[in-house]
Amino acid sequence: MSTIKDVAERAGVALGTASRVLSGSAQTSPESRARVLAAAAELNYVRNGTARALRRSRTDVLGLLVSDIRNPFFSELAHAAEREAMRRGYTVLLANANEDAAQADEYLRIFATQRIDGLLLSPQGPVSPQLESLVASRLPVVLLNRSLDGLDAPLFATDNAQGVALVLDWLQVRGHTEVAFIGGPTAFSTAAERKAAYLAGRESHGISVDDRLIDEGDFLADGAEAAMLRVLDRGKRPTAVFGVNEPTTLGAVRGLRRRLSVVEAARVEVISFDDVDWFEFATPPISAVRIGAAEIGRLGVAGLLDLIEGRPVSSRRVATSLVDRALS
Amino acid sequence: MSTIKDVAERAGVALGTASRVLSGSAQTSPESRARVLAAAAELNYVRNGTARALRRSRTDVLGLLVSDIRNPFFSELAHAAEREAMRRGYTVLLANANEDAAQADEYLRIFATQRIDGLLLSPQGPVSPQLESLVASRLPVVLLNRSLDGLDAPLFATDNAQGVALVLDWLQVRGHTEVAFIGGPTAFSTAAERKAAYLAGRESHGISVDDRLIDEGDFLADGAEAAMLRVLDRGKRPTAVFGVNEPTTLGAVRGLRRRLSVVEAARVEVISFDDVDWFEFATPPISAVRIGAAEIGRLGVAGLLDLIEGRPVSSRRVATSLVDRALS
DNA sequence: GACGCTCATGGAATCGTTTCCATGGAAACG
DNA sequence: CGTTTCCATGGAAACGATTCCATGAGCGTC
Repeated sequence: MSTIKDVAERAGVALGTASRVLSGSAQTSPESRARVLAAAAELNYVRNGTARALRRSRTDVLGLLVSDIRNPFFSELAHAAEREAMRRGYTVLLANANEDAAQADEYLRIFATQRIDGLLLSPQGPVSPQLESLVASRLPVVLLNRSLDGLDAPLFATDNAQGVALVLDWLQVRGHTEVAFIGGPTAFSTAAERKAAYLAGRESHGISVDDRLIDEGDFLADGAEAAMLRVLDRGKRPTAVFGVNEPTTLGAVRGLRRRLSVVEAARVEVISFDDVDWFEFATPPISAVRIGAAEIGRLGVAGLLDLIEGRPVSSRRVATSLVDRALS
Repeated sequence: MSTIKDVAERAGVALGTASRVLSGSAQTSPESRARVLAAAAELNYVRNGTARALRRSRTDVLGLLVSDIRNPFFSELAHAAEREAMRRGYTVLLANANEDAAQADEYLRIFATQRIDGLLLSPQGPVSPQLESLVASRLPVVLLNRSLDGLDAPLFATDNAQGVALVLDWLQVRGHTEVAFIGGPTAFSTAAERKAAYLAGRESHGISVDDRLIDEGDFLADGAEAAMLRVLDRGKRPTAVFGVNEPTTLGAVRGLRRRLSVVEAARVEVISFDDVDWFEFATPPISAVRIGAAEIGRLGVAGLLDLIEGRPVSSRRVATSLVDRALS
């Protein structure tokens, strides 16, 4: 593989000149410019990113650590973040914590040795020592989706209160009073915020305040199914169910089907925080709050670049919209 | 941020010795070993990966280029590949072509400057110049899922013929003779193989050979919906539909619902190549061939590392299994 | 007791860039 | 015409690791 030295020799200029042409870092005469570019093309020159990063002590790489890449919310977010970063000349190193704090730490270590220029973090749990040392080394960090106690970084997240308000309005319009709420682990700020907003608003929307209708799982299908079963086993027969993210909704529907007859289950309306394609095929179709995962990804990258380049950054909440699939 | 030189000074040894301890590349005395490790811990030393990569001219990074990270098949594959790579001491740089050849090329360029040690490729289209130059530079490459004319690289893919055989058997057992086949672009080897296997086997499985039942889309929901509508508009009333990947199946179901009454549509059985969770909630539930996306990812990484380390590698097909959700 | 061998270590070269500094020539200005 | 200014360029240092080479200590053997 040819180096910049080869290019310079072939072009008949000094090595420094070739570098200046190829990186565009300083003015060069049209003459040497042309010769260097020609030589580079002939030799099929590809810049060595590792050498460049070493010398400049920056890599133009951003680290993105997500909870679970197989969750559509995160894969869409990652996709959007990647595109935005690329548009701005950065590469994204994507890491998948798989909802596991130990694995998250492992990736943070890799990020550190790879010398990323900034970190987009969707946290798994509390601040780890590994994360602390990254922050201590003055690495720019932004948080996605979930906030994190003890870490003062800009947050780009869903407007949970606004989204829950949409759900409450929908429930009220459709005349539901017996509504089951299947939440997530309140250790996560997302779950906590959604639950708080729901509890605060239910009474004013004519919804029963019976807490036997409230339960929570683990943000995954199995835990949510168990929670749904607990609600039903308390003798409650809700006319609607609110699932607090997509896997939770999936689990809740499984729970309904398991305890109730097909006819009974088909009479329960379901609404979800976080929308996916297949909701239209459920019986009855499931309505949902659509989260702007892509926009969170884009805003996160933009915010991180601002941080890197020393501009002021403030947290942003992204508004949601309602996808109403109710039949009548 | 501290360097290996700082560590060496603090430990009172030469820079070379510190390197030998920290990289474990040569024997060192227990004494200096202990002192270096202690110094490294005290200084919070993190190896500079860019310097290391420059000197060793290898990065321990693998490039993974997928068609669409939002497709569950690829996100599961990517996840598994990443885990396997990490287990073997490599990092994965994930790139998302977004079903776009130009973007794929852009990422191949980035891979080249980042000096990846090997490439896992799920191709978008024909061999591009960019890809050609990577191959010419002797970069180890393995193909995932789709083969590629003109590129001689090991392929790790689904056993399409075996999967289609499962579908044919299922259709026969359930007594279907009028079966609509919604395929994909035959420029992709996956689509071509599945179609060929279906056409070859249908007659012996008692399925009508009327080609008005056959159509194809673009592997995405919208194209498949259009294809489904064309079949119906030719006056065919299939009792079963075979969708050749997940988005295709989704589109086909949409097509059915659009042309037929709810009752009629609910009478059509659907079977899909590639399984996802929500199929259990469709009416009637959708059966599917389950592809071992995770295994393809793992095998791909293992094969690529074999290639990198000079061991012989041969292509592998991964067997599928049937998830039968038929009600009766 | 001399010789040879092993083995840990110090010191220096090296990887491929970017960037600093000095230089020389051309242009600009009085 | 002489002096200053500007600008493109050549050459070399620097980034932070790995690795080669030479050296010297320690040890076993004849």
